[in-house]
Amino acid sequence: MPAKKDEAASGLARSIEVLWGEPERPSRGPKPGLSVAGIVAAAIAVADSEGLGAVSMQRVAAGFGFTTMSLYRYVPGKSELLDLMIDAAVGEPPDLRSIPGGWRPRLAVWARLTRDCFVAHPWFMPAALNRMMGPNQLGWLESAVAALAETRLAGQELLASVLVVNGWVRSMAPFAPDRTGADPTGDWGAAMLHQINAHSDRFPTLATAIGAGALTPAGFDDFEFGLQRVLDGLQAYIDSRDSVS
Amino acid sequence: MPAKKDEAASGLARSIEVLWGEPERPSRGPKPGLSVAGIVAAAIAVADSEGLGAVSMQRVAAGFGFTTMSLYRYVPGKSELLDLMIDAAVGEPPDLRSIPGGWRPRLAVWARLTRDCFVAHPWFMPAALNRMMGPNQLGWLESAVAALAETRLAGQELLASVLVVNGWVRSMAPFAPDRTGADPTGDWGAAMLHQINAHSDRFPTLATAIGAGALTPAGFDDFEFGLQRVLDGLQAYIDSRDSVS
DNA sequence: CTCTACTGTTTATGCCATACACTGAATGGT
DNA sequence: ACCATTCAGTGTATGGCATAAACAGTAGAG
Repeated sequence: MPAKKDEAASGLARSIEVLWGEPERPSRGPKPGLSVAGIVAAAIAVADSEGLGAVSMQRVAAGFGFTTMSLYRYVPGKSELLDLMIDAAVGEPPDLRSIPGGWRPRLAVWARLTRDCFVAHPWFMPAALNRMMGPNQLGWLESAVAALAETRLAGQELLASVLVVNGWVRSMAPFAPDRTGADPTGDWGAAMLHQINAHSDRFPTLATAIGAGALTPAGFDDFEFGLQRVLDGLQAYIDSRDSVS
Repeated sequence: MPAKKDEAASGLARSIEVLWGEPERPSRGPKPGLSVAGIVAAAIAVADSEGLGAVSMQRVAAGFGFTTMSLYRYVPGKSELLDLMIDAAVGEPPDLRSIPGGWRPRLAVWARLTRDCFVAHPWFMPAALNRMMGPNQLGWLESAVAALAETRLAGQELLASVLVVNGWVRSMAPFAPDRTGADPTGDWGAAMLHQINAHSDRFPTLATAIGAGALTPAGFDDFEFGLQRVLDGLQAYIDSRDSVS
């Protein structure tokens, strides 16, 4: 059944072309009334305000007063539009070199900037999962790896270390407050708390921990707590590598 | 615009009912030819073998030789079916109490078991994102938190610590080899490596790190590497808390 | 035995992505 | 200046999807 494989491969090729290919404008024919960048921006706006599920070709095209099919003159399909949305949403990678103090504060800033992206675009995580990284996304990865270049980490250790930090950021993404200040977990957060308490026999430690939440210092910042733990873990390894030399 | 809110709220109520309500079988009428558990298992089988996108009401019902609409006698809708799939896929939470050595080896085992779930059900991560946790999923959380009960962590620190470990597992999920041994990243993994090398001017550190990948010890296990870093970070904090007492 | 709650099916609606064929505009070669 | 080519945007059609609504048959309760 080569059909499916071909289809997947051509889909991949289309993504690569859209993400990495340089646009060549034709010299003939009418002038385009739209642009790829404009379409992507409009799609991002829809996703930001109404969620990823609201992003349909019709919805995006209607924002311009164009027909659905007009978008296909600019983008091969919805999947590729999503690829472009993702890479546009991350934006230009940050330059961390001016941050003093070595790899640790740099990675910390990187983590917070990454979190900012997740906060600004709550649809990002689900959309970017299991998808090819575009130029901007790879640029962010480069930034983080570059921050660790001063250490003796190398090869897969470098990538794995960045992934540890990134993993924490991604973990906290669903809990990050969005711009509206509304409970980002929607309503199910409270519902889960209720179920935990209603079944405290099945979840005794959990129920206790939640009940004890009030005891935690009021200003407790989960994100910073976990970030420092993760950086501590990396630092212990980096220090041990240094002392071995 | 209360319609949307009502809709969301009722959707939440339906999820809660399906996940936490106890099934009451009616005494009248014909005997059911299907069961919720069977439907959920069939849906999981479809998702495991053909991906989450292949899970449609029609596809699942066809597996039984029933019509699409028959499923709606057992499950309120697709969203709730997904809720059930997720909680069934995680399965019964593990009992870590018999594992010697304290919280650290217990959390390590918990992390590996969690990873096993992601490997067995590659659709799990995307599906479970931003969704309510069911009884089994909360049970797993309880297991992990219970493993940390021997420490002096409390309240949000407990949950955040578990989340740090969980974040790492989730980070590695896309890279875990599946049962077929095929490259889990599909084909885009290789494509990304190619782009990194093709644009090594934009991603110098990255290109170097990947090129140096061959220098990394052959048996390097990214998952275990990151897991130990994360546990190191937690341990440092736990030890510091202990010594303060 | 009949009523009624229940099961499974049929049919229909509306949204979605997208293939295909078409109209009309602008440009390069002549 | 002409005209063939190339491109932009549209209209129409197809097939898949979730799911609402109405319906037919079944089996236990009274």
